[in-house]
Amino acid sequence: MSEARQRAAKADPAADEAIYQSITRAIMDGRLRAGTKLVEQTLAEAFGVSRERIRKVLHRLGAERRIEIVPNRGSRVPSPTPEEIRAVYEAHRVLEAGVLVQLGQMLNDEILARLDAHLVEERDAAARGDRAASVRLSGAFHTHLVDALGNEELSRFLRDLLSRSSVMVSVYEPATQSVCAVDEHGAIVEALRARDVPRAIDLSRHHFRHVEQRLRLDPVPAPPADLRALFGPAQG
Amino acid sequence: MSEARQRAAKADPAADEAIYQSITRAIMDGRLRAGTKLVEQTLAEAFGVSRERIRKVLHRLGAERRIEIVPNRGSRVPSPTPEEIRAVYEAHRVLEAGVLVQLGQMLNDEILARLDAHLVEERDAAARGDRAASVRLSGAFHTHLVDALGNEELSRFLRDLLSRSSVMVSVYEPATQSVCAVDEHGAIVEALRARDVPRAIDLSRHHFRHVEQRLRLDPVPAPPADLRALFGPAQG
DNA sequence: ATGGCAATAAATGTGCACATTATTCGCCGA
DNA sequence: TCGGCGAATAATGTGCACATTTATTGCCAT
Repeated sequence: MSEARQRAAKADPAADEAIYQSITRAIMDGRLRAGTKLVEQTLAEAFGVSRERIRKVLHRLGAERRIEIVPNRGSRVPSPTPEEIRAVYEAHRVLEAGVLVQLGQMLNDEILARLDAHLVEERDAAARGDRAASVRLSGAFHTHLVDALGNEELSRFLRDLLSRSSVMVSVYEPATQSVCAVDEHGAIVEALRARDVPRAIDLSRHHFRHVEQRLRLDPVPAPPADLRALFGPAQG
Repeated sequence: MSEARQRAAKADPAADEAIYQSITRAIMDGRLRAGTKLVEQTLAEAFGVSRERIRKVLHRLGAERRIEIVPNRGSRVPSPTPEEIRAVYEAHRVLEAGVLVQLGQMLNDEILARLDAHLVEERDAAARGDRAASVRLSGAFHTHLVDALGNEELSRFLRDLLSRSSVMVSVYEPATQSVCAVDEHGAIVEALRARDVPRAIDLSRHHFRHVEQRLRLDPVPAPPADLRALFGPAQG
């Protein structure tokens, strides 16, 4: 029962999750631009399910702050202000500083090996000129840092932050998604390997500053999206 | 419109929020013990609203991880494992390390003054022997640290963590809620004042270790709760 | 023209009835 | 007596119809 949703006649236990994932990905990929209104009836028709099901998913997305819901006025993809963007990046920076402190305490060869392996991948993608892979791996570096702690709470928080910042990137940096310089990543790992936590933190700070500086200050207008075309039976 | 919900006949725009707050507080205050089943019909009768309204609130609470929802099997107050508890405390510790790093950068007299004022309050409550105030102020210290950064994302994350740990305290430390030693709080502020961030972080680490060590390792069984008595018309 | 205003359309919110799934209880046989 | 099995009960899940609110359109008077 992989994708046989053709009509989705009655009850599919995992349908909610599929719709949730579908909308989430559309937002994170930038296919759903900031400000896009998410009309329940339209989404229901696009996914071929009842409106109640869509409502439930939208409210979940709202509780997770992935979309904005105004009572009686519907749901939309958030249009973050520059100040909110700054706050998300700052939060990531502050979190990573704490993560580096903790990593300095519990660092071992296995963790270092995994980080090294990631850097190899990242450099390889850059060498190949594979921009898509570079973007993905560049973000994954920070995920790896947090995941190395093995703390579900922290990993989840970072994922939330990243999902928010992805929307922001689509608003303020439409053409080229930001790619962290792999050298900066490597330098952070080297500082960790030397157990020089203050230096690692300092590198991380400058690293984030670079990323932030790359953002434009004026938002780019988003063209209206066709929900049916995005989520219709042909697509996913 | 304070508490005139006597019957709550038709539609109250803020009813959802009131119910949400009511359940949230009951969990955080420990009146709803870990493992308690939250039956929709029962809650609906207790609050005097329809079951749909309760469902919506429960799903919101579930999305925020304040309760556990298993499909087709209902909702309950989480019963965290020792491992999950450890993760929450560790997350708080890691976050606070990052916060201290950032505070070391943006510290000013106003922030220091606010922290000093809080320490005065805290010492005062301890001197009075006001245990309730001590518990509250002791937790508030850490909230103040994060709030000093003025970052909504970080403040929200800490609030989430604290709301989770409150449940844990009720499971693993029933009688005496943990009170941070005010001396330890004061020492952290002093380290900050001296711009000695590594020392502040170290103090924070040991501080959390003390708190964690105070937790019992074996959970305390929770008596079943009467939802109608807790949320009935007489109460809130 | 234009600004306000009313009628219409569209979208969201809600209660209810019924379906589906879990749990409990009682029965029967070994 | 105990273990399994099935009916009865209880709780959750879902679609639908209708209410309420908001947005849009068209009209009229100035």
